[in-house]
Amino acid sequence: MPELPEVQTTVDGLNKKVLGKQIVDVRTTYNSLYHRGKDNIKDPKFFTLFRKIVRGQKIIKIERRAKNILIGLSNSYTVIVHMKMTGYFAYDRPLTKFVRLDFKLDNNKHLVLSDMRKFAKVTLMRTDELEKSPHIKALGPEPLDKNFQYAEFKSQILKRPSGKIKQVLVDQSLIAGIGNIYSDEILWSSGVHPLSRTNHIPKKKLLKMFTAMKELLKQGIEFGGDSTSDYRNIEGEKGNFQNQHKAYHQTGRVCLKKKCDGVIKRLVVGARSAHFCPVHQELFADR
DNA sequence: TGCAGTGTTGCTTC
DNA sequence: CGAAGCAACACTGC
Repeated sequence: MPELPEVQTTVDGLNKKVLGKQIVDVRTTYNSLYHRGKDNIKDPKFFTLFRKIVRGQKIIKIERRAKNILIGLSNSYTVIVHMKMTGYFAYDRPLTKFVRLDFKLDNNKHLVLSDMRKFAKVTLMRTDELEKSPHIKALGPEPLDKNFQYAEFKSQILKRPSGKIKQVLVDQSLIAGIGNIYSDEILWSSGVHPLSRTNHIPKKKLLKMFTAMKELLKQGIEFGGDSTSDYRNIEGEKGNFQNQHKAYHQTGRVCLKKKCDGVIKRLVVGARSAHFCPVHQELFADR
């Protein structure tokens, strides 16, 4: 699942390989996946327009916002790609049956989007209207931003005072870029039970969560992302963060925390699974 | 073999 | 307003 570190790894790779290249042509095998930027409607005819606008343009900027990849074009349009569950970009790699979108570049190489489950979303916006885009404007602050410090973390978290911390951490409107994997790891590392209510979590623990969040997201990037599922970097290689998991997908394993003899359990919280150690991850809530 | 599990986001409903 | 449930989708694993 591409979360912040996986998307960042992709963006770093794209900046190395395709920045400055011209898009000579674009093809797709998606049927009706393209969404108009503004009204967010599935529109099979959108690809015709997409191709017309994208063809012949130079890639002048590539950046990340939350889990979105923003590809800035020389004609002041920006392609917004959300890879969702199973999407990843591949540059100059053999075609597979899951390639849904194919950019041919002026060096005769191809940049493609592989997306097994077809959840990925591709949108086009005028670059000067990006911030107004519904995909972008509802997003919370970037957790790795230097200006994002503890006070803001705390105030964002406490916007959901009775919320379960597991769900609050993955809420993109509060903090952008954290998903199921990194939220499980943040809670394991800081010793907080996923069902804890945010307003019951003591300051000391909140501070630990803040530090763990910064550290684990940076680690994710250092390890080249997480390839528990389909994620690959643009050269087709797996990341390594999946080998660092202490909680995520570790159900039944003995807890790796020193002197802790807990066994990792799995719980469904807000329609997704939370993995945690019932011994050292403290529950802060009423009752 | 068949069907539950996998999870991100946005839409609908309450 | 927020919380919860579901759809979108296709493959894996039991």
